[in-house]
Parts: sequence; structure tokens; C-alpha cells
Amino acid sequence: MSRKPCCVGEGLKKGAWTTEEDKKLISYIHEHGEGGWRDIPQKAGLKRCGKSCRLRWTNYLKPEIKRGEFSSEEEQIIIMLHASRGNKWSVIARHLPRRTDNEIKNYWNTHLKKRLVEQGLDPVTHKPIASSSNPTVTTPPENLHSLAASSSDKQYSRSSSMPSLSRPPTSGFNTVSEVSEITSNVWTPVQDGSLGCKKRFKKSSSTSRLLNKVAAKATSIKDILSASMEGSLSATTISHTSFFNGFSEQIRSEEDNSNASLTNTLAGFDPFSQSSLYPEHEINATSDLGMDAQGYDFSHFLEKLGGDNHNEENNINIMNVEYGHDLLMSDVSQEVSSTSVDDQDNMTGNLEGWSNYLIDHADFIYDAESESLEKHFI
DNA sequence: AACAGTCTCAACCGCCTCGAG
DNA sequence: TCTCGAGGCGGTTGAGACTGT
Repeated sequence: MSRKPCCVGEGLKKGAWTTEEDKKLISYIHEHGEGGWRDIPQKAGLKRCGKSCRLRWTNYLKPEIKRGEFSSEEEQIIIMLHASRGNKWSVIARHLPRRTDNEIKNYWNTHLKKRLVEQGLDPVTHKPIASSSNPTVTTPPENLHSLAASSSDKQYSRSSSMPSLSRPPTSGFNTVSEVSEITSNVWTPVQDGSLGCKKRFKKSSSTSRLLNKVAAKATSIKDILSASMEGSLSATTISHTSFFNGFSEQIRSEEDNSNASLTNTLAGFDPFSQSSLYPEHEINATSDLGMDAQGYDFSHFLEKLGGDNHNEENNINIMNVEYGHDLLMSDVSQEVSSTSVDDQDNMTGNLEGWSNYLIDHADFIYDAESESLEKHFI
């Protein structure tokens, strides 16, 4: 074999990077681009392992990296994704624009994991820890948002092992939004290569806004489902069977479709309270509707999904604004229409598909010009 | 002011996968 | 087909910052 080992040679430096080293690495990559890490140390005049250079660049020096406080919305997404994917930090990072897997991992280990434990939830399974083994279990949060919203507390107290959690209003996302507004500010990425260790950063308001909307979508789905269960389903104009089975098909094609926690959240089940967001009979009704698919119309559901301009205050209109009803109907239904319908998943199962579709088929794209994040289906 | 305990997170370690040879 | 290096990934560590006494 002709290849050289990555990190051979004595005298390779370890430990914290100096400003000088950072400058050398940044300068080299700006000139020659990424890649070929094995040769970078020598060419850039660094006494570092190529792997160390790559990590330094990807986790810290890369200009597009976002650093600093995680917004409540980002926290929600991390928690939801962790519930469904586990410690797949790279997977989670793909859904959080400009966050690195390392940063997410650190944040989980130092903040979110503790918060779940504090709430009496097993950070691995996201299920309640048995009260016998955890006498300090507190009242579980009413929903996911209370966990994320509490993040603002940490800005005021570091000494307490965990910030105190207060139960937010039931329309949690407004609260989250407000919290984000209060705490958000301009974040400062490290762009000059200087060591920014232990710096405290503020949140990105643009990221917060967008992610808040994503989270609000989950709420809207719950609202819609609830409304639908109250009898507002009307005559068929769109085959919900094909629509939803498309998602079911989608989720079946996933390598990992065991994301019950996340999807349960969206489908009327809150993994944090471990209780249904809807009365049991309503969930049963959901299943019944799914089983008896013929003749029902989910255009009401889709309309809600697509946006509700009259409900802007409650952030329910996000689908229309950010994702677009048309976009939804075109992109999604195209995929659906090409999907064979061979079974009749119940509605909960279909919502699983929907939530996973959102997670796995959309990417955030940052528009530097408008300083906004846009979500694109992929 | 000094010390001890706690917390944070950059960096490292080791394993895995993929692809080149 | 096998070997091995590059790159990717998740787990862990430890220096430094922070807080309480």
C-alpha cells in the first residue's frame, strides 16, 4: 500500500489550538479549500495531526458555523430528534442549520439530558423513570415546550444544578416564541480564528423564528386533528387514503422508523407527559377513521396544514407562509401519487409518516442576504 | 481573597465504513 | 478479495471558567 498513515511522526502537538495555528489553518483552507487533511498540516506549517486539523475546522473554524446559546426551538428539535433517533448527533445536526454534531452532543450532555432527568424522564428512552427508583421525580411537563422553554432560566442561574421549571401556558409555542424574543440577540460566530473558548453567545433570532415555526407546525397538527375529531371532516375531495398512505410508504422506506416518540408528539401523544394529548376515545376515533378510510376527506386537515391566515397570533399559519400549501400539495402529493396504496394505515401511523417526512425531506437553507432561514423540501 | 466544587465544551480517542490500491 | 488509510462518528476527558462558601 502506498498510502501514508494520517498521524505518523513525533512531535505532533496536542491540546488547545493557538490563535496562530488557527490563522494558519484558516489561511490554508481559504486558499486551497477543504480536503486532503493528511497533507494539510505539513503544507500549512502546522505540527498537528490531519485529523486534528479537520476537527478543528469542522467543529470550530468553519465560518458558517453557528455558535452560542441554543434557542428554545432548537432545543425542541434536538429533544424530538433524540427521542426518535437516539445519539445520532450527525443526523440531528443535519436538521439544525449551522450547528455541529459536536456542539449538539455537548449541549445534550450538559443541558438537555439533565433537564429530562430533572423532569423524571429517562434521557435514553424519554420515558418516565420509575418513581421508586427516582424519589425526586417532579411533575412531568405538560408538554414538550415546557422543557425547552425552561432553557431561558439557565441564562440567569448557573449555580443551581438545574433551572427550575415552571409550567407554561398550554399554548406553549407562543410562550416559547416570547421567551426566544426576550433572550434572542445577535450571535457571534468565530470568524477571525481566535480562541473563543468559554465565550457566551446570544441566540440567533432568525433561527429561532424559523425553528419556532417548525415546532408550531406540530402544534397545528394537534389542533387540526383535534378539530377533525370534533366532526368537522367533510365530503371527499381528496383521497386522504392515498395522501396518508404516501407518508406511510415513506416511513416504511426509512431505515429507522422507530421514531415513536417524536411522531407520537405530533400525532396526539406527548412523550414527555407520557399521556395522550387527546382523550382516549379520540385517539380510538382516530384509528377508526383510519381503518374506515373511504369517504372521508382531509381537505380540512390539509387546509389547516396549509395555513390559517386567521390565526396568525397563534402561529398556526406557518405552513402557508413558510412551507406553502401549494408547495405541500405539489411536492407531497406528487410523491404520494406515485406511491402504491396497498394498505390502510391508521391515522396515527400516517401522522408518523408526516412528521418523518418533515424531518427527513426538508432542509434548512440559510439565506445570507436576507439573514433568513428557509425550509426546502428535498 | 482563597479555596473547593461544579460546569462547560474543545479536543482527543477509538471504532466503523467506505473506497482506493 | 484483501488490506489499509481517510474520513466520519459517538463517547470521553480535562483544562479553564464559574460559583458558592
